[in-house]
Amino acid sequence: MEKIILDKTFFSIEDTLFCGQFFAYEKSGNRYLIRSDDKFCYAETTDENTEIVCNEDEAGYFSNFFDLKRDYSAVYKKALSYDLPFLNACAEQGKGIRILRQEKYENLISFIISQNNNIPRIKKSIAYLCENLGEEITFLGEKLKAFPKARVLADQSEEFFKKAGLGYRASYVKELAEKLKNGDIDLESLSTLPTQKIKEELVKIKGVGEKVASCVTLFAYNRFDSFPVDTWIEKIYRENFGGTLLDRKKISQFFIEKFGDDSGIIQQYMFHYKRNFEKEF
DNA sequence: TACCAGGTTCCGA
DNA sequence: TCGGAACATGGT
Repeated sequence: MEKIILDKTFFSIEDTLFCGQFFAYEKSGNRYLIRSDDKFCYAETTDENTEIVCNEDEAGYFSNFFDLKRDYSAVYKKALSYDLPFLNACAEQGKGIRILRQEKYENLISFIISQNNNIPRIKKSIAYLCENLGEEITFLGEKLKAFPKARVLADQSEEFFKKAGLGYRASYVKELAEKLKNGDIDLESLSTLPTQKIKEELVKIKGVGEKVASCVTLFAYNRFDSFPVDTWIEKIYRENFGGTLLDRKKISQFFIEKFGDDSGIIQQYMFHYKRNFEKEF
C-alpha cells in the first residue's frame, strides 16, 4: 500500500469527481473508491490535504491519472486573468479540479453512454457493465470488478446492454466494441495527431458526435484546446455570456477562440459551478 | 404529467 | 446544408 499526500488547495477530490468528467467512483465512508480500467484507489480530501491510497506498484499510474505533474495554480491564475466576474466565481469554486488522464477506451464508451442522459444513470450503467462482465480484482482485501475488455463487450447481445440501462445507445456500444475487438479502430494510434484530427476520427464512430468527441479529446487525450458544449454549457453561453449562436459547434469555437489552450479546464470550472453551485449572476 | 438529462442519427425540404 | 423529430429511461 502506498499513500500519496498533497495540499488540497489545487486538488480536491469532490471538485474533481463532481465536474462530470468521470463516472467510476463511489462514496465509501469519508472517502471515495475510484476505479480506472482494472486499477483502484481510495481518495479523500481532509481539512488540509488530499490523500490517495493505492497499491505500491500503481503509485506512478495514479500520479499520472490525477495529472499530478501539472501546475494547476498557474491554470487557476490564468483563468482569473480574463477578469470575467462569472469565470472568477467558477475558478474560485472549482480550483481544486484536476483533469483526469483517463483510459481512452473506457472514456469513449462512458461518453457514448452519456448522450442525452443524466450523471446518476450513466454511473449506474457503467457499474452494471463492470459488475457483470469485469474481471475480478482484489484491492486491499476487497473483491472488486474491473472495466470489461472490448472483446468481452463485443460478445454480448444488444439485450444485455439494454438491461444495463443503455436504451437506444446499446447498438452504439456493441458496434464500437466489435470494431475495437477486430482492430478496425485503434484509439492509441490517434495520440500523436492534432486535436482536430483526433476528433475527425472519433466522430466517424456511430454514436459519437461533436460533443462526445470533445469530451474524449479533453479527458482521455488531455487536449486542453477542447471545449465540449452540452445543455449546461449552452445555458452558460446564453445566460452568462449573452450569446446568441444556436449551433453547438460554433459555440465551442467561440469559447476556444476566447480561452485558447486553457479552454478545457475553464470549461470544467464553468460546468462544475453551473451544475453544483450557481447563485445569482 | 410533462420535461430534462454532459446528444446523435435520420429524414425531408 | 439545415431544422426538427425520434430515440430509451429514470428522476422530478
